[in-house]
Amino acid sequence: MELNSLLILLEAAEYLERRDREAEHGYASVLPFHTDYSLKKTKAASLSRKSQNNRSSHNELEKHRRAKLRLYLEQLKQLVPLGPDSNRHTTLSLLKRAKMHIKKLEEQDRKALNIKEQLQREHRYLKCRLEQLSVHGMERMRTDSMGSIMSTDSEQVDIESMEFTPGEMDSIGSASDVEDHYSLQSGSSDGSFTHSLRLNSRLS
DNA sequence: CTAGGAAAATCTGAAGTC
DNA sequence: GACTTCAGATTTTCCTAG
Repeated sequence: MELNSLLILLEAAEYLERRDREAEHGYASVLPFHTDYSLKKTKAASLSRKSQNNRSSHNELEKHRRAKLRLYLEQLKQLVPLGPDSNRHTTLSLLKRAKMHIKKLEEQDRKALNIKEQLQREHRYLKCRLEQLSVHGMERMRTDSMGSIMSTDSEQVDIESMEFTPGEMDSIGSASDVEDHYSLQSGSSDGSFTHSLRLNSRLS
């Protein structure tokens, strides 16, 4: 940049600064330049004013951006458990805690999904077992001595109080439930078990 | 009370995006 | 070219040890 235009810019900047200062104190604005100054100087002053405007509007936008960031951080603060001393946190510590919290939630989600799948398998198995027991009961009714009167109540199966032995377990289950069957058995170390017991132990 | 450090806020130019 | 985002430098604010 030419030395001359540099000086002009400098003078223009000084003028703007002086004007701002005077405006602050309520003074009337003074003329910036001597009247015999060329048009070049006026142009430089307006250019400088323009860049000053650009800069201050840019500053304002930046302030707005930072305010938005602060707002988001506040919203994040509401979502992340910060403990009793929630006021004594820095931006960095808040972000670190948020990261930890997300990991914890992901882990919880994964565990819940595992339990859900296990329960679905168990549900399929028990449903199948119920069907087989019903069929078995019907066959017994047919082969039983003629003339004996069967009450309709005898066909109802009390699943809640029922206990299954490994022998029984082996003899049941459709092909598609073989895997389920083994996964259910694997939870038991003694000879028999009840499904409610297994449920309790899983949830504890 | 104050020096000093940490964190936040601000300013600014550069670079990226549309 | 206008607008946005980023990052470095500087300033302000707040806290604490001495």
